[in-house]
Amino acid sequence: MDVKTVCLGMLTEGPASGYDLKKQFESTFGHFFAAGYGSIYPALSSLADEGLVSCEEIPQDGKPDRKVYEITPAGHDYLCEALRDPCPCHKVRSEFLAAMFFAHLMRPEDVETVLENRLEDIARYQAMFRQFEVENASDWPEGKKFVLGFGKAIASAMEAYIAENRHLLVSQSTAKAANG
Amino acid sequence: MDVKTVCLGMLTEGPASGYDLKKQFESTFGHFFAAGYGSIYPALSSLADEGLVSCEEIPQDGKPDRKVYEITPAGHDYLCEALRDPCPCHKVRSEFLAAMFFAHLMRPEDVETVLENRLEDIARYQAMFRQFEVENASDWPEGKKFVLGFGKAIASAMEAYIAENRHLLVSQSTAKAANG
DNA sequence: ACTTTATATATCGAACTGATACCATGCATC
DNA sequence: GATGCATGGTATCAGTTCGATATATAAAGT
Repeated sequence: MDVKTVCLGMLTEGPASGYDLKKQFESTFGHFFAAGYGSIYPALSSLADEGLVSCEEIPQDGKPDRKVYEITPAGHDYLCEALRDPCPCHKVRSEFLAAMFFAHLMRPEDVETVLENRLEDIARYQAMFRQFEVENASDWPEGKKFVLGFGKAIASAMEAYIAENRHLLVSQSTAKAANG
Repeated sequence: MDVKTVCLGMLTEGPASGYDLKKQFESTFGHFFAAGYGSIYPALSSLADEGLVSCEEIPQDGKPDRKVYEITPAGHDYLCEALRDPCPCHKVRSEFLAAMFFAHLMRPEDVETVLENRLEDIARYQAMFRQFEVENASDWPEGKKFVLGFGKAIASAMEAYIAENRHLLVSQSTAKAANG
């Protein structure tokens, strides 16, 4: 399940441009599958080459043509086949946890800053989740609700864990040596 | 905070080979920062070129030389500077959630399989966490304990969420259309 | 007057992933 | 007795992805 496949999945909800998909990668998918233009545009080109999507170029004055992609029947078949992977992975890449692992090499005030910023980041996600709910979540398919709820549950768990255990990282034992 | 920096951090606990570091990336760091040989060996070469680690080649008969790397004072300074990033990121890349997002395009039995496999994966992580604790967790620095506890908390939250909400994904409404 | 935000496409080097190759020993299995 | 797998070890490579940047226009905010 690469960016290509996720783009194809997004196109099952209707035709869209690369720009439109980017907005989805930032909002609904933001908490579990981010992608930038450098992945999206090549993915769409490649999908078009393989006949999995069709492309309509809509001229615009001054701006580059808006390229609207639509999933084809072949694309739909390909997607359903890709979704049959029995073990789709779930990976975390956390520079935050890597830094905390080495907290004893950091200045206590820097550890505090990192924790505060992480809590703020979590709060931003939580605000986004609440926004989704007030907007339109009741119309959503069950899968979308499940994924949103998953994000909320994990965000709350992270928030609670940090609140309850941050004292471990800034105790008297943490490296005065690095605090020169 | 790239693979290079994390390798440098690992070397603060003592000299090690690329092979040794790989084992750490699979065990202690496995749940939040994975890396393969394709990242580790170039990282160590690069660190050696920059004088941040020194390398001792220990000849072995039949096998390639064992290269043991040791952090230098310059490496220690570099690491402490790298750890001062106030906003280290925490990213999730979940093919699992992407698949569940499109659960309505999947066969109900395939959705079940995916959920079961995810629960098994979580159970494996939990077993690993328990193993760390019985082995040596009491000697660990606070940061290491914090990160282990974080992994445990998030694993439990994921497990509980899936157990409580899986019924949403396999209700009568889920795509009979794809169930040809 | 200046900067940011939004619309829209696209590219590029650096980094990373996952698989594979090479080489030896030992252990289990067929 | 042969085949395959695990362990210990280094290393590369094609394919993906990341993050930043470039280009262009216009509305809207400061």
